[in-house]
Amino acid sequence: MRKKYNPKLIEKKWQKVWERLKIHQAKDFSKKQKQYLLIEFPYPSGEGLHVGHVRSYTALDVIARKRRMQGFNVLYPIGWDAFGLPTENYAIKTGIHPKKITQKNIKVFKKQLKSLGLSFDWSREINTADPKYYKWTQWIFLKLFENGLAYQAEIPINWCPKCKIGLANEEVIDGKHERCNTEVVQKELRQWMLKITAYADHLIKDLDQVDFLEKIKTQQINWIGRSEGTEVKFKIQNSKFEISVFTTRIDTIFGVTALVVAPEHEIIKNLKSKIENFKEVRDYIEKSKRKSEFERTKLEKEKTGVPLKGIFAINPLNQEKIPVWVADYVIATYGGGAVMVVPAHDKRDFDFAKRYGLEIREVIMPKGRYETSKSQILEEAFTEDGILVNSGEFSGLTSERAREEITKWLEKSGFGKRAVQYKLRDWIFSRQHYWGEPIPLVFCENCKRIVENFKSQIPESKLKIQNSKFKIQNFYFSLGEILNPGWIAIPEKELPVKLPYVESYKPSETGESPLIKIEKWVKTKCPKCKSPAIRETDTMPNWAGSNWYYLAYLMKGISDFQFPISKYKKVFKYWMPVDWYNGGMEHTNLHLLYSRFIYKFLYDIGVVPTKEPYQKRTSQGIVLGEDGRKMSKSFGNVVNPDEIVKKYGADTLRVYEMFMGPFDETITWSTKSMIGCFRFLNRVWEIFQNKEKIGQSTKEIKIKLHQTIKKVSEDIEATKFNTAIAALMEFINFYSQENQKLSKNEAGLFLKILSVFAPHLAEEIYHRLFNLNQSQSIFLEKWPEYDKKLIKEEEFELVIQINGKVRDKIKVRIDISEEEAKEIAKNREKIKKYLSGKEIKKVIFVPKKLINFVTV
RNA sequence: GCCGCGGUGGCGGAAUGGUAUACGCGUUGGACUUAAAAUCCAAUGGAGUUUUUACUCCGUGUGGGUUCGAGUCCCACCCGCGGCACCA
Repeated sequence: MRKKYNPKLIEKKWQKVWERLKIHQAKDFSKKQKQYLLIEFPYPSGEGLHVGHVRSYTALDVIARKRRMQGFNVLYPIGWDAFGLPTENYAIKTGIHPKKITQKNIKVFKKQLKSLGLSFDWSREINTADPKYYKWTQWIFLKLFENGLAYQAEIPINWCPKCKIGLANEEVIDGKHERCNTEVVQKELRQWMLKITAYADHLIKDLDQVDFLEKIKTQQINWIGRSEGTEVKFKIQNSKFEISVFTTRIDTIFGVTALVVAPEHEIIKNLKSKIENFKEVRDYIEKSKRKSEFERTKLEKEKTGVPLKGIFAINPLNQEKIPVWVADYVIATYGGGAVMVVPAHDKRDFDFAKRYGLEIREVIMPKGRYETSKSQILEEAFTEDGILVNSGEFSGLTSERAREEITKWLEKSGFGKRAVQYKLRDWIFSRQHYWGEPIPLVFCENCKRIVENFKSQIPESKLKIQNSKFKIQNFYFSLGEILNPGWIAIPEKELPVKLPYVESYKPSETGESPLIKIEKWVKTKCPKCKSPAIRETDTMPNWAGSNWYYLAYLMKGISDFQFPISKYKKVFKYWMPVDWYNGGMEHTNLHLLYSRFIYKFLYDIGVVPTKEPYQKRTSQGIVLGEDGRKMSKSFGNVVNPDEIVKKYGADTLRVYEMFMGPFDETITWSTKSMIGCFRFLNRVWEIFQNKEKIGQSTKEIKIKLHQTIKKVSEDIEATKFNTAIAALMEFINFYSQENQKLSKNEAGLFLKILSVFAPHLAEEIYHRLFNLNQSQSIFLEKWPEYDKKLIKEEEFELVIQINGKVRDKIKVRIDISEEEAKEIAKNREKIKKYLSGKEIKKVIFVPKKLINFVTV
């Protein structure tokens, strides 16, 4: 009696068998070739698993299953990125402890993931909010601190007034906090910063060594935003001060008709007494401070500014006296917070000059016009390269030459130098929140005094050497402790600094972390000098734990996160780098860059064996709701994977997610289309239940089978999962035809290539076909190789064209010569008709493809 | 504004410069059924010629170009998506 395909009856069963057989567990130091596959571990939100997760995880599950069958020692791990704001917000709302919420959410996620038959190695499950785990997150911070890469700054930061939290640039989208959509304002706060900018060049350069999607590389490069140019010093008339300006167009320096500084620029304070209109200037600065970053950038067209009356800068090239302005379109944190205004050759400067009546002086001419040497009044800025005019001794040079020459001149005369600027800023690493890793530092007044008394004796140069130690009064201070006087690291053996229990998770109104309210925890002893000290109450951002989690999976396999780090060097060496990392495009500028930075640092201090953590990076496209909008509770268009699994089975969901469209493109969910995949699996089930379909196979179907093996194998490697599935469907369509049979072994080959997409179904049929017992599995079999000889075809359909238009087709031998093809083609009735009375001017013959007669 | 990607049937999408629309969905017709669902079979880009067998023309965002031949290459433009955005 045949039974209908019922995924419910088979999926749970095989999941248990696989777990018992431990076929998904990786073996450290196995002699097999290693293959480390990684997906972005989920944040266990209350929303549960999203079909977007499924797309990413299934894709690498396909790879993982295929690699195991190809004989690799595969590591495909999973864990939880458990710290995060939504959990904390939910805790505030409900009064339930974030830890409990997280545990509950993890349980749901785990059940959902397991129901999909994903071949994760659950024995290495990790959780970033586990003290054993975040002990190491803290350790990495301490290493950065020790090496002078963590520092404190009182800086204007993006501040979300609703969440009462400082934000990284990366968390601000369109001037709004990405999580809660509240308009962000500027606020000065003491923050821990990480010097990611020290790695800017490496982060660009080492992209050469890795295999990332091209668009990911470009996006990272643009984000880092390196530009080469010249730094020029403009002396202030009758003053010891000078303004340093960065420009990529030093060739235009003879066209400078003003300098503009950012409102935060120190020159304003320094020259306060000399600025004749100081009140006006102060008012302008106050006003621009009140504007949010959003307003400042939104009102792009309306550039405002105020002159610093009585202040003049001297152009070092021609000694010209030029006015100085303050304007909030100049960014304080880039290029020294000052720009030279060249209205004739920069669009923004042109607008600014028009508005305030500054002189527009042409110093670069387009080549064509230079030759006719006609000067003309500029209607708009000419921003391209050209030939220099009105530029003293540099007139007549090309822009490119002039940049070289003028920079040389400046270097010689001490007025400037070659310089590189980055858009990338240092990473704000403090959060004023509860649900994160405590920053493992204390503040000690006594140590502060000791360090400050001593600091002046240390030569500048020594403060730049990473990992330096300084002995003062029998205490050793690390570079970080010298650079940040009073801040003392918690020793490694005292880690982790555990998150204490709190009653209220609400941030204080001042913006400080809720931890500040726990006096018992805050007040402590300095681990160095044993004087009273205060703990840092800021916690780390949610990216901290995800910076290194791919190493945590490896540590988990060795020992349960015990110190010291030397325990793990061997296992890092075996597994790293990650061979293939798949995740969302939205993490390209944040997580991907941050984790590369941290990994590079770990490489520099000798912890990890390679410069880059990820050898290959791909991205899946977003899955939109059925209505074409982003899936969201508020639109009511969320597809719940549980319901799909319940109704159609995990295999259908998996196959559909791979089939729905090109893997890296955004795609709209369609339940109707998904049913097509369900039908396909049903057809597979039915056909393999039919004993009459097993038998002597024809050459035709053998060829088709091996072509399918080839196509599926190749398409998987190219992440063209959609066409791989199409090929599987085509094969089944062919096999469904009357008189088509397969031998048992051939049927097995098909099941193997299907098994990576629909593991449960394939396993079930495979077992029935070969009468296997439960210690055997299709996944312990070898991935099929296609038969090269077999798929060499003997015949092909010759296309006959007249002037490039298809007029006839005929089957011929594969090795037919041009002459033979010509004869055959010419004698076809249809072709005769077209050729009669016409002269053949040319014949084009493409072997295995076509013949084309040209008559015109 | 800058950078990147894309525009193909009613829909999702296939196509190393060589048969455009594979595969799937939908639709229509048929088989099975008391009926429906499910399943199976067939047709399915548009317009036209023809009693039929058949045949012709037009078709990959728009306009040009290169080529025996262009969805694919080149130029210009339009539209959509993603990222960055006063970065000097």
